Amino acid sequence: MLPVGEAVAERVLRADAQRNLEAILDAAERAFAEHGRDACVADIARDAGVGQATIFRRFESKEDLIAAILQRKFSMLLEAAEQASGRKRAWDGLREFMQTATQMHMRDRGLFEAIAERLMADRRMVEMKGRLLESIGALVERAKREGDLRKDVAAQDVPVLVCAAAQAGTTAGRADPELWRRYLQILLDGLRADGLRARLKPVPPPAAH
Amino acid sequence: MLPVGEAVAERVLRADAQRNLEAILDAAERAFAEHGRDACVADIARDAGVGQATIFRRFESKEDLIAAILQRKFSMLLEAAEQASGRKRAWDGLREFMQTATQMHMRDRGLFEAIAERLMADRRMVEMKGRLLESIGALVERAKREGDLRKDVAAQDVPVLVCAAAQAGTTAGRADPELWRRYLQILLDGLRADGLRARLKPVPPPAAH
Amino acid sequence: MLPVGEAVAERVLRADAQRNLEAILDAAERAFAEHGRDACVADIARDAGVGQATIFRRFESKEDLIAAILQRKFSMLLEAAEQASGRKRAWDGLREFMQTATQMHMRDRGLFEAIAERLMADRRMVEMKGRLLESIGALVERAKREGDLRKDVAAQDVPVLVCAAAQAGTTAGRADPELWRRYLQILLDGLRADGLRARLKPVPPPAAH
Amino acid sequence: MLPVGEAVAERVLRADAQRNLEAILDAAERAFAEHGRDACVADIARDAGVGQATIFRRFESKEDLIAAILQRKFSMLLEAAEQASGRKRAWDGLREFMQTATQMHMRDRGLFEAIAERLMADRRMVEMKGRLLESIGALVERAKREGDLRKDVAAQDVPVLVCAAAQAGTTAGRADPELWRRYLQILLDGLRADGLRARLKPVPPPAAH
DNA sequence: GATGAATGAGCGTTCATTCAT
DNA sequence: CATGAATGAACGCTCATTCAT
Repeated sequence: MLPVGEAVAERVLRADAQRNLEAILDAAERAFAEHGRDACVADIARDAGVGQATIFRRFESKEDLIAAILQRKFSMLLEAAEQASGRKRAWDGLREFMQTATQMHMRDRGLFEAIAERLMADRRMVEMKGRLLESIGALVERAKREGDLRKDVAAQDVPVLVCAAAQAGTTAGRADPELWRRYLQILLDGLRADGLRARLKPVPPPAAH
Repeated sequence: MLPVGEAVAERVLRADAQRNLEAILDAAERAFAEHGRDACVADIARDAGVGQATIFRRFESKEDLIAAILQRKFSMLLEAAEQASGRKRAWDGLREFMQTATQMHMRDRGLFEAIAERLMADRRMVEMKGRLLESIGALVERAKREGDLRKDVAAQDVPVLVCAAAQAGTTAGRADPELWRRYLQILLDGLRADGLRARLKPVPPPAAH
Repeated sequence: MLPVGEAVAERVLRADAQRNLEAILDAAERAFAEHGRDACVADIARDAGVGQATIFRRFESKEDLIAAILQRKFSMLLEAAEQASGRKRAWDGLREFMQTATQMHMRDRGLFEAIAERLMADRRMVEMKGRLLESIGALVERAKREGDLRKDVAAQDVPVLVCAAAQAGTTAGRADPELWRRYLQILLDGLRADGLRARLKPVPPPAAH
Repeated sequence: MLPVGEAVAERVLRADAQRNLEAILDAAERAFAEHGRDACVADIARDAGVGQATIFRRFESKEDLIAAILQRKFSMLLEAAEQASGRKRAWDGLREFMQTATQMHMRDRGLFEAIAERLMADRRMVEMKGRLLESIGALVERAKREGDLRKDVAAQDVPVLVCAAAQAGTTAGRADPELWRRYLQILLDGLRADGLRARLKPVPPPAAH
């Protein structure tokens, strides 16, 4: 009867809802980044400016909310990987990607931490991971062909090493928030085909650890 | 140290209590390793076969219990470091220590994770950390002199890198619980003075990630 | 004060909540009156017919709940004082106020008892106390001018004496719940400017104590 | 067989036990005076230098311990009353007794507070109370005969008024720990047969209350 | 007889989730 | 559709009392 009007009304409502949803995701991201999975829903709701129930209308459970955020993160990783693929020298792209990913990882420590494992079963996640590994895989193979990357490394190693670097960065981060660069460098040095390695000088070792 | 009679009397009295205390520590270690600091005291008590109150008789708070366990872990690390110092070639000792430490770290993931930071303020802990770093420091310096370790690495880097390797091992651990060796190897390769590096072959890359 | 529409909407929404809140306050008043600050929140919740968590939604802590109730009491005291100020003869007003206050005090024995001291630091409380003392002060001064009250008494003495009378009433209350009148009379007799005093007859001394 | 030896042994043991018992009572008195009935048994045991179980060997329950202490207090009251009876002028004795009793009461506030009522059923207590009232009664009658005390006052009023004065002293005690004298004076003024009254001057009214 | 050890029952408080409006 | 209100289940912790030595 009133398809247009209804459609419009729906769109209007959805515009609101969409804004709420994004506010929720943003607030949740901040909260989880800061407090890990212990962040409480009430705080997120308050920060997002919505009622608690609104969150549970969009996400069946807190766990679902976490999953949604991880998805967002993952898609950013994908973007980063694809952008890095454009680099002339694959090694540079790889390094660039690992740097970006490590930083992201560190910022959202609490999220990635103990959570990843539980959510690796999620379908969409698995698919995105597939695409990410493909993208990285291409980069890795090219870097090997170009003689920069040692031959016994595989695409799947890359995310793992990123996690490692982020962990190192977090562990040492008290002393200097940029120390992750130091440890990522060591990792990269361990990955080079030749013995060439960057000087670690620019960043001093942690004072007190 | 103590007069025998007294010691005996004390031991006799404590026979039960000591057993309980150890049961508590063991249970707590398991619980924290699995669930991190979110492990709940009631579960620990049940697992240890004692009442909750018994735990709070020995430890003023949950935090204190965590501290006690961390101390145990730390003292094991210290032992490992001192034993590693005995190796003829310092590099071998360093590798050995990092292997042992990484394994320990992985086993007690939940514990070390978000906890360490808060307890670095504990006096005893700080002192033990000092001794650990001393021990590692000697090893590091010797390894540099012997030409195996790159010069721009410091003792404080070692624990950080152990955390990184443990993280990598955990992240990849689903596929193969021994994968930490692969990532620690990459790190060690990044630390060698020369370009020499071990083959990563022996452990295959993670299948699914 | 508020726009009607808003006020109505607010009231409608709060209809249930407001009823609960009042049930909580009433139950809490009863509980604290009977058991002092040791009254337990679970009992209050049960008596009010709500869940424990509902109480903590309205009051940040048990202490806050106590404070809220004390405030209610205090505002009733203020009212009593202001009403008493209207009496033609100040001495009559003073006696009237002390009677009312003593009765209130006795009814909520547990509350006022060990609690008052801790909450005298509360801002609102301090302010209300100020207003109360002002009100009493005027009455006191007038009673002195009118020649009924001895000159060496001050406004601050009044609440103290009320507490004393309430204590006496409670101590002797077993025998006869109206005995507080007897002891308040003795106090008032001690306060009169002249030697005139009421007969204590009407209320017999406690039988067994 | 060995009556003497046994007796001796028993006496020896009892000497120890007696010392413990007194230590317990002393510690308990301190604890209850400070924290009221919420004082915890563990603290008392520690303060007394005995194990918790020792307390429960002597007293069936915490309540029993409280009863025992109240008895001690009561017997001190009795002494005070008897000593006061020796005064030439009964009124002076009465005032003296009420002063002493008020001070005692205030010192052990927490004890007397909500407890007295529950223990008035205790046989020994009842009997002691009887003797106390007898002693006071004699004093009261004599004071009436000597023309100092108003006629419509009875022995049973005295303990009640002492409680009142102690309450007043406690309520006002923040400002000045000696204020109880002020309020007891008002009470005594209310009790005098004639209109004669002391000046309240010596102790100023509470500043802030 | 005395003790340190143990505990069940209870406390105040929090939070993911559901319900009524 | 959105929300404030409500709550059950759980948590860390305490304490009077009992038990084993």
